[in-house]
Amino acid sequence: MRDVAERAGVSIATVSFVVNNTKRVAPATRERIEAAMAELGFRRNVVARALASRRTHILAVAYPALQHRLGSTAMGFITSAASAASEHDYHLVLWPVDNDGGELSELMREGLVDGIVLMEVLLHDPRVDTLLSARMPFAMIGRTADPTGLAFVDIDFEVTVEKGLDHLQGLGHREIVFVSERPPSEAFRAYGAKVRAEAAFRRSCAERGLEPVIVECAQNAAGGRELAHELIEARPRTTAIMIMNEHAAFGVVSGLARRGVRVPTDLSLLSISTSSDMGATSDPVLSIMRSPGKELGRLGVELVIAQLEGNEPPGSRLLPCELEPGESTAPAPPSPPSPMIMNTS
Amino acid sequence: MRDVAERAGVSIATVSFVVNNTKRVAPATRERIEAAMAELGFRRNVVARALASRRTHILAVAYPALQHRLGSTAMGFITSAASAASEHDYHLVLWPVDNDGGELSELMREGLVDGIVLMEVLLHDPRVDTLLSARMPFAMIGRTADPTGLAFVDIDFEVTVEKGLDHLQGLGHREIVFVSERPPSEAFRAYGAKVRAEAAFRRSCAERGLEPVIVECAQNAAGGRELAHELIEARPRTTAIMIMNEHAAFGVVSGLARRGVRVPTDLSLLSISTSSDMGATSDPVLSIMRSPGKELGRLGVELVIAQLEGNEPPGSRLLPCELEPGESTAPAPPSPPSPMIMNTS
DNA sequence: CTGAAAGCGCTTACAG
DNA sequence: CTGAAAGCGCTTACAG
Repeated sequence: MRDVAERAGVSIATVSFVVNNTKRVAPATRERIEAAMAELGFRRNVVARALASRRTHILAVAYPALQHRLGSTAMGFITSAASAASEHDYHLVLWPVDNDGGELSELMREGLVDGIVLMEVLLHDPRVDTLLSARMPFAMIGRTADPTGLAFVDIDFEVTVEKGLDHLQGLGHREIVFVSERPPSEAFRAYGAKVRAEAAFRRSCAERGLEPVIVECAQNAAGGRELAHELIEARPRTTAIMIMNEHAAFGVVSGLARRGVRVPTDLSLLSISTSSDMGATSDPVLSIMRSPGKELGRLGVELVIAQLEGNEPPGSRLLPCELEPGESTAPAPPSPPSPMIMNTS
Repeated sequence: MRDVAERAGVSIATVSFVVNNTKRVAPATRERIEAAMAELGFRRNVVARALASRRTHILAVAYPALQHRLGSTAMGFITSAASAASEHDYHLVLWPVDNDGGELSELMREGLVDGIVLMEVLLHDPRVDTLLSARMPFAMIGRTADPTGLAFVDIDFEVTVEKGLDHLQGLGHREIVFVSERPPSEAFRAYGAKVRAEAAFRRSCAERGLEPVIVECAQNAAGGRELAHELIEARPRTTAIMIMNEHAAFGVVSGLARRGVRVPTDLSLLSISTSSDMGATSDPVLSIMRSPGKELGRLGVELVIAQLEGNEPPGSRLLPCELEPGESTAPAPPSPPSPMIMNTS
């Protein structure tokens, strides 16, 4: 910067003003400085800027990588967050950080980051307390039990489940089972997404006069296969499954196939809160409720940046998943005459 | 740090020496300083350290996110790289960076990172030239056409393909097709992994007296399905497939199933350079050659750090994928009497 | 509209 | 074994 100043015949302060566009500078001066910068290939040192301005322009995504694997949905989130950050002149760091808040607290005090995006938020998340008491700006992807006053973006599970049920009911399904994920650890039993989706399913079924059947299975193909077999035994009249368990969906399809139950002819499958990628990897291509991962990533970053720059914050938001019909949902098969139907006819 | 120095009754220089363990300090003094640090909850400011020491202790993973999607294999790589970095007191930044080197060059001159890990390396990768001419320490995951003198870790495709063919031939297969990935763009035609795996297959088949059939398909289930159908028409005597195309493997299985070809009874499928995760998501669970993603991530980071700390570098390495038998490979079905067999019997 | 100067919180020769 | 001091490359009141 000193070189640039010398070459342009000004002080380094003035150079700083044009680099940051932070003060009026005479057009002629500005031009000379810009020319000098171009000739020297100047780029301001972000470390020095960080120390002087007390802003590193680095944001961290805290992800409990050890406790929760990073699926393709979460991945889409992170890359979109990184682009959003970069558009606003911020960098994004990935922090594989423990769930308990202790590690997070140490990292924060190093002064490397200006703000934090929290993923995989639990209903009572110790990391939130850590961040609050350190007065570290942050945004959650997901939300705690009571997120009042906190910045967050999350999936609108109420609307998502509602739309999903509309789709299935519109196809004539009435025996619908919700497949949730078996928590990989005790902590994840209170994982916000899981709890909220199940609650939404329960409520929406009640309103529709449907029986709210909810089952869990492990987060892999074997778990899905097992579940499929159990379901055929225990609830043979089921005609549709709504599943929120990306990694088990394949297993469900193939488990059904092994027992001669065809998707979607005999049974429809709707995978919610997932990525197109994941749906397209299946055969038949899954009908999905697409998780707004890209939007969540962008908004999460923008919520943090707004706090940092003192702009009016965009406000916390809930985004629904959008229906992306695939090949795994179809009209319900004609139901065999049930006792009830015979009574009323 | 000034507070710590005051409380311990020493100069900030001495505090710095114990924080960094960089100079002999009298045990008594050290103890007093450590006590003061604990009481004050001191953590050194990494930004100030970076500016003073001219080392940020930040490493970047440059990933062409726009051109190549981040699958579960690449993800495992990044999380393991992040842990390795963190063990060595480094941070890891994810840089979704363009393939052409221009963006990389700008980011480097900001002075944020000490070193770079390059992923998805092309045979003639412009980013390598950028890094070399900037004298930026880096390591490649993968390698250019001639990686002499460069730091890299890569999969040993020769050994991997060899082992894979051993497995299949050991099961009696002789009509083996290699399924490669259709490059998403022209640049990726010279993607190191693809080119090397195909070459290894060709060479190894020649040695074994097998016909080296190589086909390509798009990187998704639809591509795999399509390919399965074509294969049944064009090469009905195929009894085994070796595939290096994670996202298409499912499609191949289901495409075969639709035509009544069962895996592995009628046809074996071995997916190479992939993750257990990916294999387990399929049904049948795929037999795979597991990509050493975790080891590559760790080694890549350590190669960069060794350069930075001036240690004897670990040396570039090639790691083979390991066979992880699943349910998708089985003995070759008894071949129908072919003209050749009849002649020789 | 521009500049001189203090300061961000450390590290690191250098001196003692 | 310890300390005083310069300096890392910027930003930012403050003065003019």
